[in-house]
Amino acid sequence: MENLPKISDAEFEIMKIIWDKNPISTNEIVETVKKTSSQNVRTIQTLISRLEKKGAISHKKEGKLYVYLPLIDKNEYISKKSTSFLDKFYNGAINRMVMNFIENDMLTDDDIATLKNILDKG
Amino acid sequence: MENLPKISDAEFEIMKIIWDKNPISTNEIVETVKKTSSQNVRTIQTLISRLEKKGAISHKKEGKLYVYLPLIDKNEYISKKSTSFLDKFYNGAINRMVMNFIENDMLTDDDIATLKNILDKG
DNA sequence: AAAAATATATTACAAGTGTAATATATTTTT
DNA sequence: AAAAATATATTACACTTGTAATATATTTTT
Repeated sequence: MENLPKISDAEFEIMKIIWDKNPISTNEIVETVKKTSSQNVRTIQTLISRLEKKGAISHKKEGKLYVYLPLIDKNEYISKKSTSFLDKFYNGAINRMVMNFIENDMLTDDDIATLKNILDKG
Repeated sequence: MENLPKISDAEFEIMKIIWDKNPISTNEIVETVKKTSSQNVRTIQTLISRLEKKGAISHKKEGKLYVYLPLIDKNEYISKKSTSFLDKFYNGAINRMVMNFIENDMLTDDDIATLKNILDKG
């Protein structure tokens, strides 16, 4: 697999929307963003353009309007990000991260039960 | 807790060194960095200055030279970063992250065993 | 104390990011 | 077909980041 493009925080919010509903028009993206953010339409359009320029998405004409599609796989992207996050903060070990969460009381009993369950199946 | 300063990737590498050996002189930082990176001394000094300007570290004179000390807590910083990472990529749930790792075969049997062990204690 | 060496401070600069305004092209309405 | 509305493209701008170079201050050597 080719190297994934670097996606900034603001761009990533757009990516999530495109992954979620694909293909999706500019207007739909804008409306979805507006639900949770007050970014200007121009700003949103800029982010979309940058994503396209970076090769993270592409567009085609659907009727008279553009619709966008992701060019990179969500799962692959998130997995790669997770790995580099763990490398940076936990020497690559998710175990350490979980331990850190437990030590800092950041997990409820419920979380722990769920986790055990997941692990038993895995 | 006050808001923690934003620390860039390159700065974070310096932070780790300062957290590790504290107080630490400029030269010691530079030597440590040089072991794993080819950054120029000026670059390293710039990163140190920026960390200080951001309030992440401070210095005092030890003899004739500066030594640096962290002003923010490593554990607190990493925990906060972990939380926002999970928010961004896994809707805040470390469970999802672990599940994702299992589903993508990113964990060895050993990892899983260790994790179970951790959870049993926690 | 001058000169040399070393440490610290100031300035630089291009690429990326968040934020958008202005300009142009296309479609819809009158 | 003009005018108005809407969609898309181009330009802008300050702040951050990675990367240093230049300048100044301080310490050490001669």
